[in-house]
Amino acid sequence: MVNNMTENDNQTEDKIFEAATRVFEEKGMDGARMQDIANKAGINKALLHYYFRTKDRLFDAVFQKVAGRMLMKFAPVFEKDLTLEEKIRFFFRQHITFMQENPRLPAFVLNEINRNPARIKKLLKNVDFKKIWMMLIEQHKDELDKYNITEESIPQIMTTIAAISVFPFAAKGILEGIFENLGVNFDAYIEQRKEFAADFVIGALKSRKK
Amino acid sequence: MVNNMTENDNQTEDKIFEAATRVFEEKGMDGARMQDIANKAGINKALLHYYFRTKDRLFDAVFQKVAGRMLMKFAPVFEKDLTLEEKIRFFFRQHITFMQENPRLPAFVLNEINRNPARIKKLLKNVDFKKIWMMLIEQHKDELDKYNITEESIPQIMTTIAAISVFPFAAKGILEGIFENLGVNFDAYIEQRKEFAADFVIGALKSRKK
DNA sequence: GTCTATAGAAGGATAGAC
DNA sequence: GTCTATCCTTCTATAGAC
Repeated sequence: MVNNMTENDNQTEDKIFEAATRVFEEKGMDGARMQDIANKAGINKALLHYYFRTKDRLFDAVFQKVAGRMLMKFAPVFEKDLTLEEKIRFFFRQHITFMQENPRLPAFVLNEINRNPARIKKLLKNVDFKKIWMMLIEQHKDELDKYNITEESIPQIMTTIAAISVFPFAAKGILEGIFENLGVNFDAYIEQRKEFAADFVIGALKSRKK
Repeated sequence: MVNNMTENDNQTEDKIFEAATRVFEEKGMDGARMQDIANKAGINKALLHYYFRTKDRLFDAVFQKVAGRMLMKFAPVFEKDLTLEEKIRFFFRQHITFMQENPRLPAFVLNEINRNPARIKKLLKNVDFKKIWMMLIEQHKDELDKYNITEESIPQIMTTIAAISVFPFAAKGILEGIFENLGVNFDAYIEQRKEFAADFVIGALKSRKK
């Protein structure tokens, strides 16, 4: 690297990538049109192929990046030196705030994964879940005991936490339809959820106390 | 109706409909191909158009039916004369069992709704949520008071229940990837979830007790 | 009602000039 | 690197025979 170009210096590639992200998030892999992406990026179709060769490669680049960003949001939870309760509060606040800024992301990622599970495998290949798992158990040994949490129930609890956080965004389309009917405001509901979710989960755990 | 034909007598239409349901569930509206549907139904493309005119109409017919079936699964909960606790247990058992039999349905419905919210509006038009809402509050007045449940928190609780039930199926693709890594079996996890979910929610409610 | 054949449009990808 | 023009495949949809 003798030149002084940084990786972010390729403005056209960035514009394409950003446009592609928006179009793919909205329409999905199958519904997205290269023409749309080109228009949104302010260039022509040929240039898309010059930079990314095929639609599939362009999609893959976008998907790896956004799905990765989303998974990374879970990481701090496992690292920080907090009590279980603090971690739960921290997680909901962080994660829901992130999705407020990227409301289409959850539905997009969930859908494309079901459509093509191979893509997520590529992403998860480098994550050692077993290690994280062991670490968690070790870190919170006493609390797991206090709350009467068996190893078997850990996947249940963790997926429940993820569910409570992600579902409102994944189901945004229906919920907004129903909420309208009930006079409930979606944004206010989400804002309120950061705290409700933590209280709910912590309450459920406390009720297991031996 | 003087003839003795029943509505279900149109075998070809049924075959098409069933094939379409399977292909749309797997590939989504955009990814589905009329040729695939024709092949799976054992007929040719022209006949699809003879029966349903366009791909969009065929999709709409399928979507209205399967999404309707899914929503209907929620209905018994509101009708039955059970305590809140019993309703929660009943719901998780019924709903998760239904999804075990139709594992692709949640992801399919959620995705297509986000892609085209107008479709769900058409479906929800005839459901009076306000009325159901009032009925619920009236039926469980005492319990809401006992568990310290404000009106404001009802949407939070109801979406939380839906989330816990639906999410594992909507996120099946990722979860199976992670579970594999951890030596957890997805089907066993789901079976276990029917009871775990009910205990978890009831526990959370009890912890709110005044 | 069901088929074969084909029209007609759309979309991904490439050639070649600048 | 970027553009215009165009190829080629794929897909929805229809015409018309039986």
